[in-house]
Amino acid sequence: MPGTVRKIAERWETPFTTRLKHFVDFTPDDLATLRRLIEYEATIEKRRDLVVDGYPYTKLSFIKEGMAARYKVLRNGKRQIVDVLIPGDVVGLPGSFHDRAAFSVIALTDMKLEVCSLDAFINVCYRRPKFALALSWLAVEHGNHSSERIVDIGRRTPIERLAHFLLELHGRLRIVGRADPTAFDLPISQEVMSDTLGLSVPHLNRMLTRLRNERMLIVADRRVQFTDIKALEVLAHFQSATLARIPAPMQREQELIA
Amino acid sequence: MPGTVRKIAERWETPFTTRLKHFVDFTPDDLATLRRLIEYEATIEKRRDLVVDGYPYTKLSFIKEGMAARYKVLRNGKRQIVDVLIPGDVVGLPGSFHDRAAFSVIALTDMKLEVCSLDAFINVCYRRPKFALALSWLAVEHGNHSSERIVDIGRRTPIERLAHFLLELHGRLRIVGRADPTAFDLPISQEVMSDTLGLSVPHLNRMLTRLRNERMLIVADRRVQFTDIKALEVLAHFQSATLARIPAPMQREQELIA
DNA sequence: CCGGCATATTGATCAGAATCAATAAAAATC
DNA sequence: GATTTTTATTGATTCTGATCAATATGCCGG
Repeated sequence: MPGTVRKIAERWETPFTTRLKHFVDFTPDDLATLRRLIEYEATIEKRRDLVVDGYPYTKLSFIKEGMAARYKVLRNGKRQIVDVLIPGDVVGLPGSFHDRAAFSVIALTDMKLEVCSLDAFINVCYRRPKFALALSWLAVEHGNHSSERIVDIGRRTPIERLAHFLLELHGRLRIVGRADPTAFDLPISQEVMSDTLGLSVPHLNRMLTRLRNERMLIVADRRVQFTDIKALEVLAHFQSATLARIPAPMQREQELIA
Repeated sequence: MPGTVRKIAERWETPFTTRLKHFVDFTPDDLATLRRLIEYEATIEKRRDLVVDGYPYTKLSFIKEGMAARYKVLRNGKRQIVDVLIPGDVVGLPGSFHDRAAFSVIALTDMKLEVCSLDAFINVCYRRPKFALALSWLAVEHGNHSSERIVDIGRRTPIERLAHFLLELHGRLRIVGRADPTAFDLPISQEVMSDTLGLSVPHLNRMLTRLRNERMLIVADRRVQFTDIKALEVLAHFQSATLARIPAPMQREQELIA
C-alpha cells in the first residue's frame, strides 16, 4: 500500500532528511527505507564521548538534537577540534571506514541520535545506489568544510577566523532550521571555540569583545545575535556556500533502475 | 571472452588502481569498466591551473604522474594550500559535486592525468554500486587527511608541522610506489610548502635547516632523505595511518548482485 | 543561600613567527 | 654562456598572540 508508505515517510522529518532534500530527490519509498535503517534512538548527555580515538566505531549516527565536536588531543595536551557537528550531521562517517577511529567525538550538549549500523547502510547501497552517492556527497561536503577550515586557520587572522566560524555555523544551522535569520543559539564554551579555531582562550575572548565593540554582534545567554551581518561577512571574506546540487545523472535513478 | 578482459585489465596498472586495491577488491571486469570510463589522457604543464575557483568542473581526473595543489587565494593576497595531490589522487572530487569549484588546483610539476566525465562515472555507479562506495571511500579518506591537516596547523608547532607533513607525504607516496623506504622526490618549492603549512617562507626555511642540523634529514636536489626517521616520527607525533579497510558488506557484492 | 567548580574577562609579560630586506644560489630562457 | 627569473638563505626588527596570573561571573548541587 504505497499510500501508507508515503504518509509515514512524509511525517518523518529529521534534520538529516531536511538536509538531504537540498541536494537529492528521495522518494517516499527511499525515505521509508532510510527510516527502517534506524536501529534505535540514543540519548547522550553532555560531555560524554561518542567516539573514542583508537577504538572501532561501526555505526552511522544521525544527529537529531544537540551538538558535538570531533577532536584530537596531542601528547602535549593541546586539543584541536576538527569539526563542530550539528543536527543533520553524521557521526561516524569518517571513523566507520577505518578499523579504528582516528578522532574522538564528544557531546557538547545533551544530544539525540538516530543510530544505524554501517553494515546495514552499505547493504542498502547495493540495492539503492542513490544511497551510496548520497554518502559520497556527505563525505565530499564534509571534506569541503574541512578545507575551508584549513584556510581559516592557516591564513586568516584570528578575528577573521572567528567571524568566519560564526557565519559558517549560522549558515549550516539555518539549513536545518535551527537558526533565525540573524541569530542562533551557541551552546558552547569559549574553550571549545578556541580549540576549534586554534587560538588561546584569552585571545578568543578578546576577539569576541572586539566584534562586540565594533557592533557586529551581541553575545548573551549563549546566544549570538548578528547586528551587522554585512560588515561581518566583509571582515570574514565570507561567501555563503554554494549549496551543492546533485550531478545530473544522479536524478535519473528511476529510468536506470526501473 | 573473459580471458582477454582479464589480461588487459591486469596489464592496466595505474597509481589509482594501485591505491584502490588496498581497500577494495576490483575484479578484472571492474577494472575494465573503470578503464573504459577514461575519456582521454591529458598532459598538463607545470604551473597551469587545472581547476579554477569559481568555475564549473565536471570531470574526475586521476593523477598518473606529477603533483598538484588545491588552494585558495584570499583577498589580502595570502594563499593557503589545502591539499597536495599526488599520483593516485583524484582532481575534481570535491569540485565536481558543486556547480562551481570552491578551490583552485594548480600543477606543481608537469603532469599526466586520466580524465573521465563525472556523469559517466555516476552512471556506472548505478550499475556497479561498488564504484559509488569507492567514491565515498575516496572522499572520506580525503576528509580524514584534511582533518589531520587541521590539527597540524591549529595545534602543532611549525617544526612539528613540517616533520609531520614530510612523513605523511612520504607515506602516501609509498603507497603508490613513488618513494623509497627512507627517501623521496619532493619537486616543490619552499613557497609551496609554506603555503601548505601556513608559515612564512623564511620561517619554513629555518625549520628545515633545523631538521637538517638535528640530523633528521638531508635535502638536496629536490629530494628528501630521512636520516633519522624514528626521531622525526617522535617529533611529529606521527603514527603511520591505519589504512582503511572496506567494511565487510562491501566485499559481498558478488552474492548480492549475481 | 552557600560553597565549589566551570566559565568568562582582563592585564602584564614574553617568545615565536611574520615582515622587511638583502644576498646567494640555482634554474630557466635566450 | 650570459642574463633573467625563480628559489633559497640569512639577518634585523616588529608585532601578534601565547602564556601566566588574577579576578569576576555564572551555575550547580546540597
